[in-house]
Amino acid sequence: MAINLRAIDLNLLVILDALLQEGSVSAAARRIPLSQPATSLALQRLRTLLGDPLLVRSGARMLPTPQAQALREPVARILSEIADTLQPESFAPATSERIFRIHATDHIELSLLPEVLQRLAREAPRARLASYSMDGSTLRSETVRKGETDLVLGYLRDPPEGFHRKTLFQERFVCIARKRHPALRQGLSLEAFVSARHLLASPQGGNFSGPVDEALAKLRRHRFVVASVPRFAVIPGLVASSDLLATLPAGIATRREWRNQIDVFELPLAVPGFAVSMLWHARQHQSPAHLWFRRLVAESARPE
DNA sequence: GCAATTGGAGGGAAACGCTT
DNA sequence: AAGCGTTTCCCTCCAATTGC
Repeated sequence: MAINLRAIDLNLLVILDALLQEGSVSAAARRIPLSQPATSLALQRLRTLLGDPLLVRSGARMLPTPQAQALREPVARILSEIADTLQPESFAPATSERIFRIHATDHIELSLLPEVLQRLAREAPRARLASYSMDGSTLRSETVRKGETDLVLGYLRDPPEGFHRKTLFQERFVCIARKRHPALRQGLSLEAFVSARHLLASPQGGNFSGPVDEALAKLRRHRFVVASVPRFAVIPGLVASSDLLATLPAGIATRREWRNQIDVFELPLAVPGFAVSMLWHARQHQSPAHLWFRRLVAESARPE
């Protein structure tokens, strides 16, 4: 049975939020501010409304029920979204508790998130980031289509109707191999490349063919892809402990933490790079919080 | 010390009745 | 049936009190 929204007023939600955050009727009352009895009464109304005691007495303390714990995050989120919606002309990063939601490939997470998180900590220390995985079905997912996701980040060929896109940076491919790879003493020739066994990253999963194979086909050559994994991040480790080669975005391949375990080679054939871009729902286009976040992500993509 | 309950006050919304 | 003023009712509040 659907809950009757007419029975809820926003004040009740504000009190619910305070109760869930504080875990105490008196503390919640001080926070709102409201008298303690009024807060207690509101708690009673919430209890009948939600059919759950929410906070139960345990000696001197009040303990949250599982449902209360489950409600804490979403209620806080809804209220901050309402505040953002009703006060569209203002976004105060310094105090905002907004949660920014993104979908990103792990390639993007590795190359962009460190900088994004640093800037977030500096400019909006109370704001938070939720990163969700990204695959072939992400753009069709309900949260993205409704504009509940803030940004989709990755290699995005054709933005759907009703979305905006901005290119963040260009990425190119390089080849990686373990240190002192026996077949690569003379460097990486095309012959060495096609006779090696390869690993391939395919965010959709299950693909054994990618841009490298298309480029090879034009030269009437072919390589053997022995394994396909959905995440870029695991590839350097797999390559470091085998004779496999892998072709990766340079942003991942040249990361410092792999420098001692893998060598990076320019590809012995021309493989077109790709543009990493961000995508957002038209509904978010003018939102101050969203504008602010887009600027932060864009600046993170090309740090000065 | 803190939560819950009680009783009374104030304010706002809904309902009512009158007029046009 | 629309507009307006009045009345009624209900909700929420607080202070005081009780209960754990």
